[in-house]
Amino acid sequence: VPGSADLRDRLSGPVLEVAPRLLGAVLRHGDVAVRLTEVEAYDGADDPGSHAYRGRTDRNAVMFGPAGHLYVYFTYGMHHCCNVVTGEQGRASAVLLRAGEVVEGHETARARRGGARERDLARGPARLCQALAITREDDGADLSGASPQLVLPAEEPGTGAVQTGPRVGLRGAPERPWRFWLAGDPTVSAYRPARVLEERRQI
DNA sequence: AAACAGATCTACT
DNA sequence: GTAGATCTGTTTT
Repeated sequence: VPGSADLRDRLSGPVLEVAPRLLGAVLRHGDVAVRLTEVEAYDGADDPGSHAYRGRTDRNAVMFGPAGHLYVYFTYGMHHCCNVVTGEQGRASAVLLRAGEVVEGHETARARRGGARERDLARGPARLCQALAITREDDGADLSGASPQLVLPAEEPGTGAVQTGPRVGLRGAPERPWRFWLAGDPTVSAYRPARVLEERRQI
């Protein structure tokens, strides 16, 4: 059984190395466990797309702490999204968990998700949090504990199994291809291309 | 006081 | 598969 130092060490490298390492990892919270199939890397203060870009605030404080903890934020007035803090302390890099496959606790997850189809239970960052019942109360949680718990795969996915592309929904730096997903996995979220910043015709 | 952020759902083609 | 409506905690002015 890996200790907290082991998990922290494996998450302490550059975020672009760590992010694909999370594909295939299992995140468990209570009765529900999800195998991660899609993630996005955010590189701290150097990254205009990161919540840490404009420095530390009450909301993002956890990002500036040690690797291996959960950073949970609230958005759209009703959704939560969760990230795994990576890199060295103070770096504020993190990996957003965008999608996964429920591998334990299907009944509980389906009830929380309003009876959604199997592949949609954790397909999308807010759906993943809803299936796992992760909220701001879990912000800062140590993932080496029993719950929430993150178990990294024994072997990293082969390079052929991982695809990359632009991150979703960013206004700042959409051209960094820092989204990683398992090729062909049905639980990977639908890609939404960036809206063309062209003036729309007035009615 | 006001602006911002952004994922999901529904309804429809 | 696509288009449009939706909301409140957080941050900035």
